[in-house]
Amino acid sequence: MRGPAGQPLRDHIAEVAAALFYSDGIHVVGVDRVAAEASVTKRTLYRHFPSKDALIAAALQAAPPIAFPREGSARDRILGAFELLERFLTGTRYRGCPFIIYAAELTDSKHPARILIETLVYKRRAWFKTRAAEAGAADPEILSEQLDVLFDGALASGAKRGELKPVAAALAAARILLDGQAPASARRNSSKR
Amino acid sequence: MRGPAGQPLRDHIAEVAAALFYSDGIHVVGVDRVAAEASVTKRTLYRHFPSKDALIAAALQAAPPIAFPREGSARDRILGAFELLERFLTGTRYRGCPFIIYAAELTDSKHPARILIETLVYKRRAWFKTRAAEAGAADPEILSEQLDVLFDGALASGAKRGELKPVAAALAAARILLDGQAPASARRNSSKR
DNA sequence: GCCGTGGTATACCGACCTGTGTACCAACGT
DNA sequence: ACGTTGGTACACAGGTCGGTATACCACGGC
Repeated sequence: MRGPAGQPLRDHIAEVAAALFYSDGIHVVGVDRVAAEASVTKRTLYRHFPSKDALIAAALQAAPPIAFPREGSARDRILGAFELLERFLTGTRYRGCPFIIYAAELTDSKHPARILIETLVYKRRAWFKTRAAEAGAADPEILSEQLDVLFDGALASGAKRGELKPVAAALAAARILLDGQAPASARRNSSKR
Repeated sequence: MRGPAGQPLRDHIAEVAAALFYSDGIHVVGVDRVAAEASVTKRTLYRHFPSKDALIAAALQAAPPIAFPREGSARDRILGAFELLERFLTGTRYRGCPFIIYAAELTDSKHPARILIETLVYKRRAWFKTRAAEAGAADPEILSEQLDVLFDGALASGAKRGELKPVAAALAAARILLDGQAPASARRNSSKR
């Protein structure tokens, strides 16, 4: 009842499913393959998850989340999010934002995984908004919306191109937008420019 | 041998397939359904397309392309692209950029439709780069990359949220980035701000 | 000791998938 | 007048899908 890493079997299956769904697509990967790759019988898989849809939702939550900076000034944290994104993308064979990929394949808006995506995406935008306010932005609502779009763009571009140039461009653009709304006087460490 | 609108039957089938693939997903829509929706037998569908993969590639080309402004100053054309995008999204039940959706479902990088996507995406970036140079940008390469990321982000956000706010945010951000690189002296019609 | 829990192995079900085979038919060019 | 082209109608092959049934087994707590 334990996986290879000692974690509960349920989590092990979900992680294997997440890796397969992400790399090969949700519809292409069958439950048989997930079970085989997890060294588990299909019967036991269905003992932990009532259906494939439930497995999909669990896999979405088991995906390695993109880290967000927890320390430093608000400005540093915002820009640091883009830098961490870049580092995250170099580590994985990137195919694009998991949220976007899952959303693209799950057409039914009532699918449990879809609802999950919406809450997660909302959280990210709220994070940007709070940081924008802390950085002293003139209009945190607008700025956070812009940063979020940039972030989405950087994630989406990776789905179609293998390069990291879009991420670097997003970081540069984020810095410009941030500087435009949060003047240097409101910042503590105005090191460059 | 003609479709309802008088166009060749092959194009009619491709358009129907494009609509179905886009709204419901490539893998969940079978050729039977495409044939039925196009009021055509499966047999004749396979007379025009050697396989479903070929149909997918044809459907991708048959999708209604996002219009790009053909007239006006370079600056107006760039910003106009975002405005046209907004208008385009209001007209359709938007589910996200077709390129992203198709790319998400087609895992095999050698799929004919995937190769098609890469060339089309490259064209869009080149368009931005040419316009950026015309607008007198200090570094058209970087600016076009930033604009392209913004565009991608605006398209991707629609895949997860139903609103148009991200598009408006992208437009505003594009204006800021553009003004930062192309000073007012290089522009002819500096109407506002 | 013994039984329930949670695993294995394997076979199976019905539905649906892409793709083909066969037979017939209507229009059109020559 | 006739044959080719391109359509219809329908059946079916071969495979895979999600999900279930059956039978067996290892272990741990009471």
